[in-house]
Amino acid sequence: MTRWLDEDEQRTWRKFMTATQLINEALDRQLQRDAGMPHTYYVILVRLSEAPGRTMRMSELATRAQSSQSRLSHAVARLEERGWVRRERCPDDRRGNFAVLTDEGYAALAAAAPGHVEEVRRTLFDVLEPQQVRELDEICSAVIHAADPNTREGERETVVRRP
Amino acid sequence: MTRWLDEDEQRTWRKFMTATQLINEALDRQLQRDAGMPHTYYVILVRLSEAPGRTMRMSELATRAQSSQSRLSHAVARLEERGWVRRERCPDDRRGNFAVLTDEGYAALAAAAPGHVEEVRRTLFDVLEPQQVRELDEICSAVIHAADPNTREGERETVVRRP
DNA sequence: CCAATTTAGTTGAACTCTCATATACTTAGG
DNA sequence: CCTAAGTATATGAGAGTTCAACTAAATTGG
Repeated sequence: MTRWLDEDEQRTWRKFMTATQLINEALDRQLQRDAGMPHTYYVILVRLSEAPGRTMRMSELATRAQSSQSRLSHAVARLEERGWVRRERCPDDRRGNFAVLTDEGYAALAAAAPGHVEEVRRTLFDVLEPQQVRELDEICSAVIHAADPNTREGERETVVRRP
Repeated sequence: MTRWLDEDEQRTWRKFMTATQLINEALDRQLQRDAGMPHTYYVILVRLSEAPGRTMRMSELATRAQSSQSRLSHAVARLEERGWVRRERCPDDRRGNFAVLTDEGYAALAAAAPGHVEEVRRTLFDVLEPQQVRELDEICSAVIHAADPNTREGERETVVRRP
């Protein structure tokens, strides 16, 4: 038997989809307009910038940037064309590749970050009470844990960070 | 001065992105696998199914399905190819078009709905306490209101409904 | 009543994402 | 060892999205 949503759940669900979509679209528009990249690329650059030597294995970068390996591979190809990332062959495991954030890539990230953080604040944190932010945190933890119980907290995350 | 995120905000933000992305990916995978359509198409069909005569102006459908006009136009073109939607010229306003949900489209929606609702429950409602669902509702209201203060509640919403 | 503007909708190109497949290397088993 | 299975990544095709035109019709303001 299908467990249909009741009226209240229905409303909440629709609002949830609306709200998350509004935020995502705002982020993508802002980054595309001001930094010429989609949000997914921004996340890749952030993750790389946090890695020791600004270098990471493709597969680990995919995990950390919440990307499929295929998506990451295509994305890195584009980022390479712009000179923001470079691939390096991995000596230990000759199947492997490192992605390396170039200085230009770092500069692009540094230039993009303030506008992006501002958008994150405008769309989310500025509109919530501190208590609501804590509640949202809990809610997201529950969702993540249910969807992917094996993932350690902090491993699958998306990012804004001061470069 | 950039208002950077502090540690806690950072963590919450990353979790939020992770959680919403996990849900969206789960929904898209489920619908693609079991019903051969992306979630955006599902939403279009739901909105149409709720309209009087299963008919709506393209621009209103775009608003209600949270779609750009261009995206909707492309999507309806695809849905037409499958015979799920049909366009009708609008007599009052000869610029306008109606989108009409066909019986086949309705059947496809009815077939897809149970699996979709189940996925919505699995990924969201089943993992939250009733209190958290209420909190989430409030949070989403705040986000929507801030992003788009002109929109009446209930107008920009996304959907699961018993067909 | 007509020119200027706005509104409704479509279209094509460029881009990203997904999915399936291919390639090359590594590890395990016998 | 040597083959079978598994891992790391790349690639190409197909599909959806965005953005910037573009068409056509309606509205507005002299």
